[in-house]
Amino acid sequence: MSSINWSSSDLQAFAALVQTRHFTRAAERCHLSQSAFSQKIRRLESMVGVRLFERSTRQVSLTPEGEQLSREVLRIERELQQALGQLSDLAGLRAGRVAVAALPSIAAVWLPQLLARWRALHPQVTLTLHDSLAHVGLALLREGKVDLALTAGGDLREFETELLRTEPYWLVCPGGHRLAARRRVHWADLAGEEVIQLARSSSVRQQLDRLAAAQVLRSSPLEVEQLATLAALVRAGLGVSLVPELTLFHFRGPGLAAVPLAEPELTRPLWLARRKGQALSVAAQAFRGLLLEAVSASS
Amino acid sequence: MSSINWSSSDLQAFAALVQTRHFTRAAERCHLSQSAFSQKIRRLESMVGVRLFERSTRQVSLTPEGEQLSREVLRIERELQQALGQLSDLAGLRAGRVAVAALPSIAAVWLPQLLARWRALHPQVTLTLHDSLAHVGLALLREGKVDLALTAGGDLREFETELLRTEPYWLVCPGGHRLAARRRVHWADLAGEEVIQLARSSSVRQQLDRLAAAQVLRSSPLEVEQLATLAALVRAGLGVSLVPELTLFHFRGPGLAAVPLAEPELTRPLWLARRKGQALSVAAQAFRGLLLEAVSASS
DNA sequence: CACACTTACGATATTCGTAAGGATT
DNA sequence: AATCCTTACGAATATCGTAAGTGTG
Repeated sequence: MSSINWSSSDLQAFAALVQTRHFTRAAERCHLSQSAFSQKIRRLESMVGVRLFERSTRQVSLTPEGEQLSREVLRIERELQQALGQLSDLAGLRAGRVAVAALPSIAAVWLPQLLARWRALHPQVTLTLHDSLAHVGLALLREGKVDLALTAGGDLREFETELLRTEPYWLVCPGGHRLAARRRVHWADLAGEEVIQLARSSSVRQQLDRLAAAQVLRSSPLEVEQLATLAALVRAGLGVSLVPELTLFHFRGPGLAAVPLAEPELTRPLWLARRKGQALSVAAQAFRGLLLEAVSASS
Repeated sequence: MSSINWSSSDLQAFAALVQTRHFTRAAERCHLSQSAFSQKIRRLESMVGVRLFERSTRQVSLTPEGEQLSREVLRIERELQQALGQLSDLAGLRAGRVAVAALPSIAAVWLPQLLARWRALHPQVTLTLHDSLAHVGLALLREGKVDLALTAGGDLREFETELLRTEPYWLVCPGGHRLAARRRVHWADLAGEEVIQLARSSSVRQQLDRLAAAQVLRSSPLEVEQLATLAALVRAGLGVSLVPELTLFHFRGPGLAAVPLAEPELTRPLWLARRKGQALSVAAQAFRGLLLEAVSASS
């Protein structure tokens, strides 16, 4: 089981000599003195235990054993060099892929410009985005289908997390509502208001339900899944709603107003989650860096 | 184009760490101090430009890049080690093949015991024998189908040759012939004898034709190809013949006699021929060694 | 504090280049 | 004589092991 100890430079020297059949020129190609090159070949030969080249003064030729080796080695050396080169590409962000899951609100507000910047910086690294509800995104993360998940609230104990920021909630109401012109509202202001809720599966609803203060609110019998629907209902005067800041873009148009909720206990934490005990790829680290930078710049 | 300079020990260290996920144990497996091993991994990482292992105090795990490399490298390293090992086998005569062409007479007299010895010495090296007439054997050599050719006379200028020995010619005649009991015969003794010749393509005939002295002989109209036929004709009293020593085994039986021809100018040179400018394989060299040994022992 | 990886540093082994040697055309 | 590979030997480099350092459970 005496395994032979060769180095890549040995194999390159061998390959160079196979191609040139000339020690001096092969040595030049390897950036070595002709003498050092000669020694290298000699060492390689003594390692494998057989003469690989026939040196008849004016002619360098392969022995049968040398030919056999050349057939194998040239291919293998190329493969290995390629594998290592590919790795350098990954490390240098000249290749690779990152997959990210993000809540629709985050995907819509933060990611567009982030994706554009990513494209500009690392055009050869594929960035895949899954805009899914919290539980779907976390499932993707759990299965390793994505490197990172951008999510809000929920049970994240099985993951490693970083708090990106917390965002306040806003009251959304019809444009002519009595609170529409206020600069901010408190719980007390909401007494008697009919609040349209999102479906129980949404992260927003789950957080509101946990809040004792929310009990003072009068819940509307309406429950919707899509924020666009919610906006339409509010605009039609069927009630008001409480939504996190990042979703406000749904409530811009005419006939609607949004007022910040001045209650410190109702904020939504936005997390960057990754798998525990699993290092990020270089590309994923780069994405995270860009994300943190963007978040800190926007606050 | 900065190609990375790694060595087999680097790759083995990497493989060991992938398998054990434990520096100390992997170092032992590589017969290295734990410190040297750590440096080795660090060097490898800095060469490819990316962290390959995640060392979290009590846990060694692969980074995504490390995993990618492990998939490729373990396979490639094995292939290369195998190619080099195979070469060692060839060098150590634990594998390989030799092909030899030999004239039928040589094949019949010298080679049987030589083949037996070869089997005993190098059972794992396949030895192929082609017993063919001179021109066929040389064609095989020219095409590289055989490593060596054992032949006699002929035009060998295109090959590299070694003279193994020269063998005398013998007169073969019927048992009751007037020369049958002689200890040796000269050209003069053959005057008036009818000499049965071999076909013009045989190396024996070609040599006899070149010999001026042979002109004194009376040629029989009979021309045969097979020595066995010749023996039968001589036994039947249809003439005598001149044959090289190595073919005498055809003329042993009753009713036949053989007498050495005491003419120094009529001997047959036996050559070992190989291709010019083409080194012999280790196995072929070994065969040549064995052959020379056997030849010098038999003379 | 015991285990496991990293760092420091002197010792050893490899590999390199210059220069001389030898062989062939 | 010119070309080309090998050998000799001191210098530079790389690698190793011992021992001390660091960090975590």
